[in-house]
Amino acid sequence: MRKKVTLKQIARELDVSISTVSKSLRDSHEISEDTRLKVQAFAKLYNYKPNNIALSLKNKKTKTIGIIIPEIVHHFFATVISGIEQVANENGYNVIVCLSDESFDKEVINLEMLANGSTDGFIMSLSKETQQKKDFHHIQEVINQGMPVVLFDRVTNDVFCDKVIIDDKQAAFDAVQFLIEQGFRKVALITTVDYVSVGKLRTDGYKEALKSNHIKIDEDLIIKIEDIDNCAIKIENLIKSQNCDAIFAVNELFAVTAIKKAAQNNLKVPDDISVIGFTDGIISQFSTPSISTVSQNGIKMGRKSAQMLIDRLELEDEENEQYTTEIIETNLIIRESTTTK
Amino acid sequence: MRKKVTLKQIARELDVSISTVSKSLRDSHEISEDTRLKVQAFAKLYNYKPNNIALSLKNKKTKTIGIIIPEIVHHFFATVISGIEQVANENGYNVIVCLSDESFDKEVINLEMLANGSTDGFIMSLSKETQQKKDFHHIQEVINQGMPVVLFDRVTNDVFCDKVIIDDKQAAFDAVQFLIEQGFRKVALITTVDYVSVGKLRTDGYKEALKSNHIKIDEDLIIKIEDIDNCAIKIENLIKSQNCDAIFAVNELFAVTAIKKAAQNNLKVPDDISVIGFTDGIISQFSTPSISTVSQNGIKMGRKSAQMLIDRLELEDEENEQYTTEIIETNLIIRESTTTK
DNA sequence: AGGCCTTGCGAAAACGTTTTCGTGTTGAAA
DNA sequence: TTTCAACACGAAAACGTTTTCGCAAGGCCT
Repeated sequence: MRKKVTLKQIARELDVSISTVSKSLRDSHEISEDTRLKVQAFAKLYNYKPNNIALSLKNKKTKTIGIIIPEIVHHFFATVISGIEQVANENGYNVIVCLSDESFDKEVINLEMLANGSTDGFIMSLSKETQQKKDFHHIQEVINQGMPVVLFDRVTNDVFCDKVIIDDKQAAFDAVQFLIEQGFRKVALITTVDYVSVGKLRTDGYKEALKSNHIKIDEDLIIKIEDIDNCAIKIENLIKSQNCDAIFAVNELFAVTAIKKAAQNNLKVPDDISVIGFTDGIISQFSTPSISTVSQNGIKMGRKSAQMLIDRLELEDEENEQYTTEIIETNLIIRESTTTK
Repeated sequence: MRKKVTLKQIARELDVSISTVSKSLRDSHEISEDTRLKVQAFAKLYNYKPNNIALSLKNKKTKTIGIIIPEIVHHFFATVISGIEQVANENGYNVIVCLSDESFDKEVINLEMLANGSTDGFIMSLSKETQQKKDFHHIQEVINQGMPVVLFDRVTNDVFCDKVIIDDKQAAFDAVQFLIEQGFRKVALITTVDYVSVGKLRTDGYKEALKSNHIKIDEDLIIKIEDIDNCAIKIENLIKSQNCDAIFAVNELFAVTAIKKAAQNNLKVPDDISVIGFTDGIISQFSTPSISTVSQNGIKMGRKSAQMLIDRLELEDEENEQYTTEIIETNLIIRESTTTK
């Protein structure tokens, strides 16, 4: 077992000082070519690599980004991580991932854990519980300590920092508008409870679209899912009511469940009922019929978030208090689950 | 902006030494109750938390696990990470995630990057390119440096370390055996090229099952996909040949594509053709028809990997050179894509 | 020969901890 | 009064770097 070699060991072996070794390896002109080459050769031989921890301590920079998200077994979040990782890598940063499991407490613990020197900044998406409690002191705290934070997707107005979002309301509006333009008048909505910020916004977009087309909002056509496990029942009831000719679902799961329940109740999608979902993930792409959906580009969202964070990290001192909110464009992908005129 | 407070600052404020502060906070009996309480109160007031980097440097432990996997936008890998994260968290470890993008070079770079003090050990799954090149010196290198490594799923016999796998061959055998028991004689196989270890093993299991049932292996019924992007064409050709009555696919994507192509060619699944996939992910669960599949429990795999790594880390010195390979059981989940007698 | 500049290197501080080992003071025992 | 233990605390080393500064030796110029 060949343990990693340190400057000190090299110095001792070559009978020079630690400073000389360090300088030699960094090609300092202070050191004679003789010594320099000798040290470099020795270092190469023993495969010397500087210890990151020591560097971090010295430089007060870890070159590490903390990511705190509700879950990772989720196509959208996985793509965002992927995007973050790309940009991080391009800029010599590593990413350390923590999952809040939608729990406020875990979010706090993770944040405090990583805030004690482990990372230079954070990219986060709020847990459901945090959004419900509307308690963001932990985030404000790390910001006050001078650590940049970028919030994405599930954000809040109550904390001042950079943000990356999609225009959920507009995207929902566009989707519903599309359905209406295809001639549907009884468009149902399958959404989440209101405290989930994106769910609320998409609900707003849905309502707006109806309004702007002078269609009365029928609360019976709006079902709000609290617990994902029993969504099937509620959705089936909607389908059975035979009260709608189109459905807008605020996520993939709701959309595919609607399609499934429709099939089980002898309604064909899209012939009998059109469906548009949200998030262009695996399900939408591979379901039969494939699902028309609002595509949020997770990769792009992740890349943008990482870029914003790194920009702020490298800016360093300027103390630019000008926080920006970046909006990633969405687009409506029309597939087989919708009929068109 | 209230920067994080250090021992030194507290010491200066209270006009005591750094040692006294440190000892007070760790409840040392060396310190009088007076001083101890005073220091603790002050520390609490200023929300003192020890700096992780400094601790890591001192203790030569980072309490961080490095995960290097081919990609993250992949249900199976995401679940494994989730499992790792659970156990890591329970034991006070963080996880730092790097993606190799199936590239040998990125795998090497990431590994070397993290090996310089950033992590205490690694959990990895090999990139395709690494498996193809059969070059594992980078992994052996970090092991030689004394860092434990756990390989999962895509492993190799060429490096000695702990491993966590499923019995791919047996699982494939079982799946094909099941199809044969349902009366199918022309069972096709959609697999990967041989250098992907799990693909090869599953192919072996398929062949073995045929053999043990005295069914001749028809190479025309075995298609090997190299590039995922053009898998559709090859699969469609298989379907069109009308030469098979059942298909065993070594992953979800192949399975769902087969079903899709079957539908496009007016073959009903499962009435005209039965399909079994591999990996119980989103696709299998939500596709219509839902797909019978071999379920690999990613969470369990991740948990086991993390547990093995942490056990070795905490064991510390014993230098237990007894490496073990843990096998996670799979099970066949029968859904709508297969007919049963 | 004296002064000065360049060259080449080492000592030491700094980053923030923990811990070992002194050391001075106090009180009690002899 | 002397001796010794207990008590309370501080100094310093250590982890592995980088970097500033100081210093000695040698060469050059006057």
